[in-house]
Amino acid sequence: MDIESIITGEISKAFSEVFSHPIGAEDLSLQPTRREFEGKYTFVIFPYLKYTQKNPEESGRTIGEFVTQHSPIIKGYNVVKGFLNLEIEDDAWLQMLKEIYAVDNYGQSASNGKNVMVEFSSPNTNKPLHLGHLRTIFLGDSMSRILTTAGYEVNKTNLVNDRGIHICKSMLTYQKYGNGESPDSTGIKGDKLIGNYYVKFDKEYKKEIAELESGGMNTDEAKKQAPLILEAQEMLKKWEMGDEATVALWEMMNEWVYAGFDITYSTIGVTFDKFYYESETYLLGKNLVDEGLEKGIFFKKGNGSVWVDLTEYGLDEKLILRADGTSVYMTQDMGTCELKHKNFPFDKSVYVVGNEQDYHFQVLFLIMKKLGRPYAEGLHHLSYGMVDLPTGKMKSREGTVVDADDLMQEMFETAERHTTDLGKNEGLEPKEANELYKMLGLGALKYFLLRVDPKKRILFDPIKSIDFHGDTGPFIQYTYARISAIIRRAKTLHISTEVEDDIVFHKREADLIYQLSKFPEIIKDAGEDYSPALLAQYIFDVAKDYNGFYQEVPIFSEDVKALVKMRIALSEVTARVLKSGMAMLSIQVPERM
RNA sequence: GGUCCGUUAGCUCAACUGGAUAGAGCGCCUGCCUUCUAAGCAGGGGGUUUCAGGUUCGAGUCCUGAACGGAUCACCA
Repeated sequence: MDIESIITGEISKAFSEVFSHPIGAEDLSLQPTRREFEGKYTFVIFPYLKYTQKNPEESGRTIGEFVTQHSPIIKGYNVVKGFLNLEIEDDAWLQMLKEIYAVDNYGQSASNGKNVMVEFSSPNTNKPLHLGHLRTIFLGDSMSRILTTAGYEVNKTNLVNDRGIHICKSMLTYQKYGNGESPDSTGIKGDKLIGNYYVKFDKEYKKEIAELESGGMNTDEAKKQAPLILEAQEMLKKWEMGDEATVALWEMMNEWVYAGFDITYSTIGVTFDKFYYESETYLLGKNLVDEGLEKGIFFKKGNGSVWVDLTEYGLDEKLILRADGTSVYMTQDMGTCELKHKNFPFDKSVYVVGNEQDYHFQVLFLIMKKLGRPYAEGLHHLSYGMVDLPTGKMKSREGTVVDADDLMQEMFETAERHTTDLGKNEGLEPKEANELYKMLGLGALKYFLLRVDPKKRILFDPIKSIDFHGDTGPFIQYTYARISAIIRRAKTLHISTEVEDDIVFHKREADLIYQLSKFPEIIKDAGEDYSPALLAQYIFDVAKDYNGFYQEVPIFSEDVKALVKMRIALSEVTARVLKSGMAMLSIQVPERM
């Protein structure tokens, strides 16, 4: 039952029957009634006064009277200024509850037969993952789950940036200072080990620049002439030519990094369906450049470089291929886009990439459109803001980053401390307790990053850390655990949860059912808007509503049996929404905490 | 300098895409554990929505301009 469309249907009838001015139900929208007024749904009259030919109050009364008389689900109405507030019959809430309770996977849509590719994480192999990476990973993972629930077939991909000058920097310093050490010999996680050499490079490089400068060279020149950078460039050339020793070193070091990443991904609980490696894709796209030239979409400049003119879209001219015929980032991404579509013919392809690449993707999508790729319409850049520290931007080279592994570890420890302080780990096996800490720590962290609108930047203050109270993951997890206790008790008492008829609802109950009825719509919105934040905020509201209900309305001490059963059913439905909602944020919920 | 994004309570964020007196959480203050888990609930205080104009029945939301912050505009990725 969709209460909202029943109401808009009735209002639509009112317009054609009373005012002789038909308006389709789909063109009418309702909003939730503000708390201070009676009712649950509100219809705003102002936009329709020209059809009603009456003042707002009178128009509202007329429509309110009509729908109350024609629809059995509407109990009554009131008009305040130009707002028509509609009150709903308890029986409608009851039917709603029964319906939700009856389905197994409430919120899950049937397959829509469409495919979507979600690319995220996309790390460089010269340093470990940090807090910024966690945001794309959480966003991408969550979007994948939301879209799956919304009926898509989803393919999660990770495009690994495993080649280029930055990798050579780590390789070079390792060669010079590494003494053949390895993750095994040092006990250092592979990605961390490589990251150390990346930092080392920057340190030594800066020394060289300083020396050159003191010798009278200007800064720009010194940056170009420093021996280390020249060596790194030399190494990149060797790699591109397939020099055996260089490639062997590269392979060895990348393996170390991947072993490190695997551990981090596993802690997070994320998996990918398909990995792409830039070492395998960086030469792609040249055929598309040729195609574009043939079609007259691209043009050549005198020196032989290839460009696309996007001034008609208010953008600039953009380089597609260098004068020496080598690729740039855009060339590669064009090719990769085509490759992805060949491997996995998608209807939509989402790139979860930071907002510093807004321009790049704008251009990429326009190019694919100009090339006449029909799938270009389905390309989408899920652009997210940076995660900044109070001290400013995180910089791997300068070591001012919040490391992903360290941060998660701290979250686990914080969870343990809170749990111990509250004495809630009593009776738990050490193994169970550890699982709980991870669930809570990760829940707090994921929720913290996902509850904010993706496009906004996030300020992370390591000193304030991440809360476990209020609008947080643990709050929702706690609510779930509370309900679980109720369900357990109901089972021991052998209370059936068959919902009977003729229930008079407490306001808290009606509010909660109303909230639960919004779940499918929220999933749809979160999918269409590419915003897990919408879902996170919704789940928080559900948990808050449940806690209000829990506090005010007794369950087991209620005398009326039918109410006891209904309240347990309502609790169970809430638990299911919380669990599957959190699952879409990739957060697990505990049975006890 | 061009383009794009952002600016809402002391702090962190919402505001259903133009609707009612702008809402939550944190922190602060006051109550509530002898009834289902107090990581909770109830209440209080806290706002010229950066500023100046405009559009209309109605603007945090739309248009113009300004200020501040960020990103980007590489034959880097």
